[in-house]
Amino acid sequence: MSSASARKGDLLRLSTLFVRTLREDPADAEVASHRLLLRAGYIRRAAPGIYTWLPLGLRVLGKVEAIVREEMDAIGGQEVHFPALLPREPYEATGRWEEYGPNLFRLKDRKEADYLLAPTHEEMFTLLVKDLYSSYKDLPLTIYQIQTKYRDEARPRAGLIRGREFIMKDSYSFDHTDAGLDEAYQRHRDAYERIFRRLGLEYVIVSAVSGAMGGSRSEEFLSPSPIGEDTFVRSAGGYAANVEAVATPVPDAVPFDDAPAAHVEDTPDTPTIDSLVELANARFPRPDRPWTAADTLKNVVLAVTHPDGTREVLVVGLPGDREVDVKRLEAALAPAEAEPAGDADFAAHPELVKGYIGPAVLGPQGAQVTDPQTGETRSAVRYLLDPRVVPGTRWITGANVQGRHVFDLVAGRDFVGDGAIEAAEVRAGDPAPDGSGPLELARGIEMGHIFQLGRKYAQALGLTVLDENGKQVVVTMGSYGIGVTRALAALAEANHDEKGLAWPAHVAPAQVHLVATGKGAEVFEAAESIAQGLVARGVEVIYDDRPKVSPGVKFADAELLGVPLLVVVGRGLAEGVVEVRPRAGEARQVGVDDVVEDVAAQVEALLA
RNA sequence: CGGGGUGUGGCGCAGCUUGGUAGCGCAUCUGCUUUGGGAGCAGAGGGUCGCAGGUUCAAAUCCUGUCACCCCGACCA
Repeated sequence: MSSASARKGDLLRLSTLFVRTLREDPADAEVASHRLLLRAGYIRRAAPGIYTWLPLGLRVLGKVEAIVREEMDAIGGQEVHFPALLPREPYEATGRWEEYGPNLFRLKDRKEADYLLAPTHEEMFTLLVKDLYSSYKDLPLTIYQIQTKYRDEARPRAGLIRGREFIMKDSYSFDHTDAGLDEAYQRHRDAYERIFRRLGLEYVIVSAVSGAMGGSRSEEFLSPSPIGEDTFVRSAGGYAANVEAVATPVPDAVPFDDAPAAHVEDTPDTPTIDSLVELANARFPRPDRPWTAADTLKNVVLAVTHPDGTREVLVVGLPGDREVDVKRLEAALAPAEAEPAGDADFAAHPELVKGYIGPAVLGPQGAQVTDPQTGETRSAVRYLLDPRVVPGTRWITGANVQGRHVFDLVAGRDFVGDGAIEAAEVRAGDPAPDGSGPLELARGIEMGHIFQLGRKYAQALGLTVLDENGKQVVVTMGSYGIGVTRALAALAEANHDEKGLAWPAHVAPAQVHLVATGKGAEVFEAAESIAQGLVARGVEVIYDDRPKVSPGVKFADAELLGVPLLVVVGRGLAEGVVEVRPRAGEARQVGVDDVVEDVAAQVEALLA
């Protein structure tokens, strides 16, 4: 989709522009961008998560796309365009016809052949390069497209923030060396920074988890916003990361030579951490300070499904004051999927006493089994520990008997795990992994994602080139996306007030909103000549030339549409002045003969 | 998939409990007046009350089923 509809010197007359503003908020729009884009007549809903673009919206979209296009071209990207409607075969080859699941829009042609509406185009890019190139001399290569993508999201939300149809810029780099991939990645990273700066969007770059994709490096560009769907953390010292990617700093081991021996105590009716802490303080108080949830070791039983379909029960041990963060857990276990263990899982492991599970039956302490395939011995119930559970830390934890817990159980002395896992929630105030201070939690809208794909797709689809030695090598790829429609929504989120939108000049549908108000032909004649003067200087103008609309309506519409400069021709005309004011600023009186020059200069400054 | 909510003109809503002429505001159209902050008066057009079945003399309203949409959560290269 290409929507470069805005041209320098366009004049949009509100009397004929295809737009209708709404006085009231649409009932089903919650977030500001959705509400205001609908009210101001930029978009209309066509189906859940699918929107029609009206002229004003298309102009903004075209400007966002133009900036993206310029910066992609500047790093040597070459634009191509794939169909959105694709046959099944390429996705079959990489397994994604199945793997993508219900989020894939599938359809059949008249011959009952399977097609899909592309959610992303890795396969097509890879195959196209395979089709045309076969030598390392052809590389490096970066190609990109700006395309409509389709994902049958379980729950579209917040208008353009998460749609089922959306526009994405996706680019791919192709190299035959890892160093080349690193370079391409860095060029994209730099280009993305320029793009978001030019868009006037605040952004943070967070390291992300590449997960099942198997890439080595991956970062997201987030626009901080309370309505964002991604939680990220940042420190005053400049660390930023997606919560999934936060590594817990490992505390130093604690000496435990003088630690008391572990002892089992009766703790009836304490299946939860809270009830255990309460009872411990009542029955087994310690002299220096009360017990807290952080003194307990919570053992969470999970059922993990591996990609080959096998199901494994495993236990994660973490400080009792922390919850398991499902997203972090799944990122840590990927590509396996985890869910809380069910009754059947407990039935299969009678040694796990719900509410009183302890290390004695877990991991290396518990039963061992021999893997029939590899012949290796491993724990029957794998036991993965939070990184904070370092040798020497002392815990109250389950004694594997109903109504009993063990106290002073020392990690490294009394038990060990099968490894560490990042599954505990990250909390505000936790230390940053790079030592740059405490973390704060924030929300953001994911606008861009860059990552080093590596050789997965090239391998699966047979994209190889001959290298300097005449040997076939698999090409290594990077994949880089920007959600264009989502960036537009993020812009609306970041640039509005209670009255309406307030676009940065570079993406506004026009630079000037000219209002003629008052009776008599003079104001309209004067406004018309100002409009023509501005247009002649290349300024894009929305001209409210509606003859029988009251001033209040015109001002309200101007504020709703959100163009940077408002010019009012009205009662001042008798004294030879018109009013010029920024979308959210003070009005200035300017002589009617000087106004074109004055405003054109301001516009030039805004676009500089 | 779980929880909550809503379906009545283009938009926002009332009416439903207690069955009886389908209403209000905005928007639209006509005329006159009005023109610096969402104008006034007079008139007009526009609705299968989500859908299907049932109860009833009579259903927007009661019953059953079903569909859709919205919000929260789960999910989301």
